[in-house]
Formats: sequence, structure tokens, C-alpha cells
Amino acid sequence: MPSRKIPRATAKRLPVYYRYLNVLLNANKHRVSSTELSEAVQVDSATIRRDFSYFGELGKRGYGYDVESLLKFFRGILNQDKLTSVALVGVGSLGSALMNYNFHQSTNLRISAAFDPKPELANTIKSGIPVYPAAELEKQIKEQQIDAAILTVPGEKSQEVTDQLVAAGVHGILNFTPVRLSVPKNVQVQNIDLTNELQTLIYFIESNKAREEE
Amino acid sequence: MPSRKIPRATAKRLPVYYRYLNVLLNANKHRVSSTELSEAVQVDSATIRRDFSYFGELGKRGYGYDVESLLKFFRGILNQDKLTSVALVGVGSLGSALMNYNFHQSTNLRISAAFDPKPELANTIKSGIPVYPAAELEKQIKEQQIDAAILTVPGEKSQEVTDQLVAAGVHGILNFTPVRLSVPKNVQVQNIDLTNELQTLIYFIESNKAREEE
DNA sequence: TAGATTGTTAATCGATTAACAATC
DNA sequence: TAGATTGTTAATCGATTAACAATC
Repeated sequence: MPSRKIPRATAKRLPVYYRYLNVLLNANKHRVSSTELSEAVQVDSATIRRDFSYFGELGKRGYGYDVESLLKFFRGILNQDKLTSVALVGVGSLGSALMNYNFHQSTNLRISAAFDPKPELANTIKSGIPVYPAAELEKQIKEQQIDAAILTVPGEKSQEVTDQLVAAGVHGILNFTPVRLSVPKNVQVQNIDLTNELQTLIYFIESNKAREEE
Repeated sequence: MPSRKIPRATAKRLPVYYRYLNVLLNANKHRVSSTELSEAVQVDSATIRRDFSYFGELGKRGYGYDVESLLKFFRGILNQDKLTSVALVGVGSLGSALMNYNFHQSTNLRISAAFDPKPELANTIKSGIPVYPAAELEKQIKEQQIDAAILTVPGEKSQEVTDQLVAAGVHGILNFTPVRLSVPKNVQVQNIDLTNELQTLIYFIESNKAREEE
């Protein structure tokens, strides 16, 4: 039902488009051109048209794109037409913050189960999400047919927990630990390394300064 | 003292290399080849050699790279030879988690000031970091000569706060809000959009499944 | 028809990688 | 010298973008 092979760079922009289309809908706009979109999402208009074109001829020449139908289309592409349940493993301070984070408000995603080995957390409810002991990980993930997990455990535990997640049938991991996980090739990993991001930012700032001093 | 123009993709990998070199140092390894490094950091060995070569001839043919001297070199490149102070604006649950996050352990970075408009937080200390009222933002940033800020305010406030940060002299922002900030071109922004990351992950999982069913 | 904007061709750019001469 | 591994050339790949014919 979707289409051929979508470039990775395009896939990463889809949520950006999707979000802005929702903004337009709420503002009661019915049409939008690639140029208008371009300004709002800071992506070149030709790139936007190219991105859209991977999915077919979604616009009308001389007119632009119909907000509602485009939104409806992307809703399907991004699996936003059904609720997706996600697990979170590691209820430390970052994990807790993410449990409290409102993914659900803007998307059809929710964290439906959290796991942590600390006995005092077992079988409690945090930010409306049940917290299970680590031992129940496989059972719950299978029962709830969870496909994706957010990994916020300490780095030393991350590979071990990953193996358990994979064994339980998870196909994607959003990895907040600095460890490069090894997973079978049918499992997706997206790394979010906060230290690296901050370090890179500092690097760019400093090299920018150096460049300006010329 | 550094060198010419480093490609963006290379710059983003520098912290990854840096971290692993520290691991090697702690493990008392004195030399490493691009092939060994490649396995650990999951980057092609030719890419690693190319990356390093932007900074000069850092290795010895037939031998590899000397861990200690490479580390020393990258320490300079990544400004890890001096302490860098960073501000955090928006002490919500994500902000609090980041204040508690141990950037400082693995790098020479620390959050030295946090800001929040909530009166009950003003002039308290959280996770060892002083929290100032929003009104003191410009004053503190200037006094502490802070160059980079972590932005964890609600999306609606983000542009306003960004303008204040820029006015106060900040040159880089790690933006956790979904808003695409507009900043002067001498200011760096790195976006970390958690909702997008999760949505993209789900997209990849689903399209992988679709591909496997063939 | 005149004006606007798409979808796509072709050019360009940036990043990755295979392969190997240089050399420790 | 023989073996190993770099640094770099050249090829390839993937992503971006200018430009414009197609067409609403």
C-alpha cells in the first residue's frame, strides 16, 4: 500500500511535514504550496516536492497541496491512523521525564509499559503508565504486542537489556545510552546520544568563532 | 591551530571517536588500528582514516594510531581541555532529568546555571545546579560567559526564550522543543525532537516489516 | 487565456568506500 | 626484508537543488 524505497533522509522529514500539516489544519488553512511549507519547516521547496513525489502525485499543479488530503495520506504512511504502544525500559530520571513527555498529545503514540528492576517501583503507576519489574519484560511485551522500546538504562546494562528486548520480539529501539548496540539486522536502532549532541554543538560554536576571526 | 573546513558528518563523529579512545585508555591499550576502531564505533575504517586525515597525519603506517596522543589531540579539537559551562532553560521534567544527567562525568561540560519562571524554583539548587528566575537570564549568562544553552521550555515559549538567549550572547542552542527556531546565522541550533525520533523509528519498523513480507 | 505551482530532469554537492601506493 | 596499516585517489552512492516543461 505505501510505495517503493523511500530515502532515509526523506523518511526523517516526514514527521516534520506531518506536524506542520496539523498546524495548518488547526489554523483552518485548506491549501499549501511547497514554498509556504518550505519556510515553515526550513527545508528547500524542491526537496519537499521531491519528498512528496516518492509517494505519488500528491499535489495539483498551479494550486499546491490540499492540506486535509495530504494529512490524511501521511497519517497512513506514518501509522498515525492506529495507536502504537511503546515500552520504556529504565525508569531513572531521564526515563521518568520521557514517561511524562507528551508524545501522545501530538501523535498516536503512547508508552504503555515501563520496566525497572528497583523493587520500590515494581507494580506502581507513574505518569499514568504501569511500571513492571524487569522480570516481566518478555511477558508484557509479548502480551501487549509491543514493537518498539525506549532504552534509558545505564550504559552497562544496555546490551543485556537489548538482547532481552530483541528476544521478546521488539523490532525497534530508541537508544538513549552511549553504547553502540548490536542487534540482528531486522531490528532498527536510533541513537540519541545527549553527550555527543552537546559536544558537537560546542565544537560547531568554537569552529564558527575561529572562522569569524578572519 | 585546528585546520581547514571539517565536513559536518565528520564533526558529528568526533565525540564518538573521543569516547572510545577514552575507553581504550582506561583499558590500558596503547595503540589502535582503524579496523579495530571501526568495529567498536560501527563506522567504516576508510571513513575513520579519512576523518582523521582532515586533521593531519595522525597515525603511523604499519602501526596504527597511538591512543594517548590521538586522545590528546582530539581533546584539544573538542575543547575538552577546558571546562565549558552551559545553561539550561526550562526546569520541567525533561530539564530536571538533564540537570541530573552526567554530562560532566564523561566530558568537560557542565550545566552551570538553570533558569525557570516558576517562583518556587527561583534561587534553589537542583542536582547541584543553581536555578535562577527567568529575569536573571541575561545577567547570569553574561557574567558566566556562557556560550551554549539547552532549551527545554514549552514549545510556545521557545522562540521568545531563544531571542533572549541570543541577545545575551549565546552562540549555540540544543533545542528540545519541536519548534524550528529562527536565529541569526552566527548561532548554531541542534534540534533534538523526541517525538520525531520515535515517529521515524516506528516508520522504519513498519516499512521494514512490509519489505520482509515479500 | 494568464498565472501559478507541481513533478521531474539534470546538475551539483557532500559523504562513503574500495583499492592501493606509500611507508613504518 | 616481510607484514601491516596508513593516507589518499578514484569510483560510487545518496541527497540537494536549480530550472523548467507540464498542466491545473
